[in-house]
Amino acid sequence: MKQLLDLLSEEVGKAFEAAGYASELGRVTISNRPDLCEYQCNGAMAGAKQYHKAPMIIAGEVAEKLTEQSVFTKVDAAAPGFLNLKLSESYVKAYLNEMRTAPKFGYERADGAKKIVIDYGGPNVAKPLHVGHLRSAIIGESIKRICRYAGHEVIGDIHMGDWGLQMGLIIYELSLRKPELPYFDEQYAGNYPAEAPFTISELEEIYPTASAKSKEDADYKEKAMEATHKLQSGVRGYRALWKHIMEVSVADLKKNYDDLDVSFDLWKGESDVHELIPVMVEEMKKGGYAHMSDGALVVDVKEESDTKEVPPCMILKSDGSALYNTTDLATIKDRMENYQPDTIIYLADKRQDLYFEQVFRCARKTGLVKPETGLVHISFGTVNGKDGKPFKTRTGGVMRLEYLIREIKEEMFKKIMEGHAESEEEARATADIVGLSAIKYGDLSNQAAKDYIFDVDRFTSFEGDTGPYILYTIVRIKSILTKYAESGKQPEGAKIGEAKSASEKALMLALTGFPAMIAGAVEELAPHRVCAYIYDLSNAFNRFYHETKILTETDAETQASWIVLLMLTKDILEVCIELLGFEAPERM
RNA sequence: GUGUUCGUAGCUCAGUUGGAUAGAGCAACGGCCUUCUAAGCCGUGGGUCGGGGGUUCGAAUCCCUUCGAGCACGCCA
Repeated sequence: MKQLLDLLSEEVGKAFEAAGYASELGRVTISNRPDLCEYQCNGAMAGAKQYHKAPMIIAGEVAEKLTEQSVFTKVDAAAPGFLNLKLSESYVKAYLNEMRTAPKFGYERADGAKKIVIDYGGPNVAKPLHVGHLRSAIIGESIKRICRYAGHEVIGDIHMGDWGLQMGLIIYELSLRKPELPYFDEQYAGNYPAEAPFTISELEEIYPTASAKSKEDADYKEKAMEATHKLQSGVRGYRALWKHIMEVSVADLKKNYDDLDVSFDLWKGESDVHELIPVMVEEMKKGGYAHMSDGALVVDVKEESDTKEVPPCMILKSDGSALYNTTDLATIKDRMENYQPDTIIYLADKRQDLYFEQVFRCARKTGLVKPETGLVHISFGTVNGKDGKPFKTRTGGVMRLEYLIREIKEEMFKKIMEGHAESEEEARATADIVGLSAIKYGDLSNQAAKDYIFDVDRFTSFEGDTGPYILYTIVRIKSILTKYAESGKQPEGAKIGEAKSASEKALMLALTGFPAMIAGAVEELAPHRVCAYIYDLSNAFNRFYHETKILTETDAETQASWIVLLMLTKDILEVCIELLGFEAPERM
């Protein structure tokens, strides 16, 4: 089904044509002066130069043609050449009734279905998740859902950092602490214990300790690098230890991501492409792309049009070992061979802009991907505290994601208990749902590329433009629908009627914007468009709600049409929050 | 130094790709609950869109310049 703005543009375009002008000038947009009109067209001004005519004259001529049909109830030409339009109630009503029964409320994908791999720029194992990991998880999850809604096939890969120096650091530190373990005995030929020799808490303490030591002690760092090398070259005990680290970490990661309602189709990591690296390196050498520079193997990725210095993409360090670039490139090779994606989307913060530019260029230059394969970096800003600096705990440490989420849910629980009397158990469940919406909406309503301030007080206050406000709106609708059903009535066969008030029409017009909004969100991979839309829609609903008493309405037909309107509003809101990655409770 | 992102109300953010009087939320102040959830609704105050120039019928948006902030710039990830 066509988008409303396209239909209106066609109408106005015909009028332009009838008046002797190009129909492209008839593009209609939502009015930025709601006091004057609902929709506007600025084409008369755009065409003034081309036709050497005053814009007001053109607007007047077009307005005259437009009044001859029934789509608009009001067409005004306003100085210096705006066309101000009001849509007829019957047209809006008909459009909404069609939307109501159309698949996806009338949204249709512009081009073909694609296969998309989303790389969540995964967390390093053995390190607790912190606020920094929130964004890639939340934004990635939403983009995944948005793309799936559009009908694309999406494969989400957490893509853990599980093969670099951090593994060597942990192993070496362990060898100092527990040298008696069989993993460090090279003569040991028996089976290794099934149980990991550490807990997740220990692991999370070991890594930062080892990392700090390696920065101060060159000898320590060398030993850690040696351990990394041993692991990568397949030393049996080290591999066994690595497996333990992975098991313990992955279990913990799963728990954390489950709490956020974020899931992955693939739990791959850097280690998975280890075997592919020699092959890839050989191909790059053979193809003449890679050459030695300062002892390292690099691929030049400079381009003529560059205004900046773009350093070469390093494939192997001077000691011959792989690095981040290497595994990322090998992962692209792996994905192209095993999944044949049309597009790979990476979530990583904006500090890595240049890095991805290099990797993408290198992948294209060396033919790892097809020319038409899309490589997209969703570059997001950092999460800051109230002081505008990177988010820290009150004592200045790194805030663990787990604690942060718990804090917000706890705060939410208190608020719910203060409010409506419910059982503690239900309040707990509601707090989890509402708290999650506060966190996710708080993040997604900002433009991804910008930094944002994670303000726990603001997020838990749930007034205004927040997740809880959206949920509250849905809960209000659900409550009415439930009571209506309990009264034994049914809206079967009922249709949305013509708007009887300004607030009802405003709500209806807001609903008509759904297909265009989804198209924009898919095109730009922008969850914040969904947020902006449901905030407007919720406002429109709450105004309508405030002045319309639905359950006490005596005219059954009017009442039924409102119920259907509410059902559509609720359905659309629920689809939207689903796309953002949260859900609404029954009560709150 | 080079590049890059950004600068909008006291605070946090929008701004439909160049349109009319720049919008929300929070905070402040004032109204609205015997009536579908007041986590709501209505209203008031608050702005040289960092500064300066330019492009044009028209600029928060495009160009130049300047000030300020963040970030990145080959062997970390």
